[in-house]
Amino acid sequence: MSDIRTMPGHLIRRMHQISASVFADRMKAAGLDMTSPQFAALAVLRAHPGIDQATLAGLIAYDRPTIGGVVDRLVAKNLVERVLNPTDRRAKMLSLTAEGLKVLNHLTPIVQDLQDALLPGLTDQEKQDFLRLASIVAEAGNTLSRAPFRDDLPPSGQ
Amino acid sequence: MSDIRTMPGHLIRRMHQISASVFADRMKAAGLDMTSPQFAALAVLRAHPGIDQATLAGLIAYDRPTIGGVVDRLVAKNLVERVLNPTDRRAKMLSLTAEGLKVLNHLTPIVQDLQDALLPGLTDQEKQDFLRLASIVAEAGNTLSRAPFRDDLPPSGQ
DNA sequence: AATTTATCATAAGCATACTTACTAAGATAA
DNA sequence: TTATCTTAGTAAGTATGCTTATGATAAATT
Repeated sequence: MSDIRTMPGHLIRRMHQISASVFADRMKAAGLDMTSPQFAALAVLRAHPGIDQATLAGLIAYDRPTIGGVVDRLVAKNLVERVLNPTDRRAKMLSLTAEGLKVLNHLTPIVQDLQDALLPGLTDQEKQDFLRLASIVAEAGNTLSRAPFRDDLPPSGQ
Repeated sequence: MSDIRTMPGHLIRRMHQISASVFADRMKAAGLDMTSPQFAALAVLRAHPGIDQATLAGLIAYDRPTIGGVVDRLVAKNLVERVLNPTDRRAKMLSLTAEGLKVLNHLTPIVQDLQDALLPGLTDQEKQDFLRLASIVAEAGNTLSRAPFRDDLPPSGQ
């Protein structure tokens, strides 16, 4: 009854370990130095260039200190540019560099491909079912998490 | 199509964030200083007293450096005892202290209770379905993860 | 018996994730 | 306009998780 292995928290952690591992393997196989949080940040910045860090954090459900570190590393790899917003001097506007866009374009089909490997053992129908249930949990639990998803984009955000 | 929010990896990470957050909230509400990895370690040590760190790591699917840190913190809180194995002087035998057992006994019903809150928004039937699918993924993906589950207990392990 | 191989724990370093707290700056209200 | 409140980013500290490497020891092989 108190078997850890049947508990939702443990199973979720295991799935998280597995998907992170599969992602890392595929990136390594492709010769790329990229984590899934970094990929998520790049993808969101392509769709919403110019947003600040807090908005980016909300769009991928990270807290601000964490996204700060992710952006630091992307800037260090010259994939993202971070410039002060002249209108609001607290904020820093983020955008992809030319190289960031190139890397993201190269990355996108690879990440697309590996999605299927993140849910091993399931049939296509079961994968669909899983994604439906997971979406419900993610939405219903959104405000329970420390870093809820938020999409309050500025007026310019598409 | 490249929307992060529909991707399995992102949804799994969100569920992990949510379950960790719910766990932390419940622990805080109970006035306890306890994380879910620490609870998992305590629970396994109750069932398998005397195992070494590598075996504990296998039973809850952590790598050895990570479990080392978790055990460090449990030892610092005087919940776990770590003594050199005289038969194999590389290994350190782990067991609960009296206080560790007391804390675990206090903890167990609380953790039992919060399980239901880890999958918000799902009906009971959907929770069952989710757990079935998650178990398949965890098992099928076991060897894909960096720290697979392993239950090769020593001969004395129950 | 001597050598090789494997295993246990740990060290060092990196990348998420979190907490709390702080500064700077914008927004609001008195 | 001044005081208050809020927000953006970051610093500092903690806890998971991982990689690679190392010393100590045990097991397996020659």
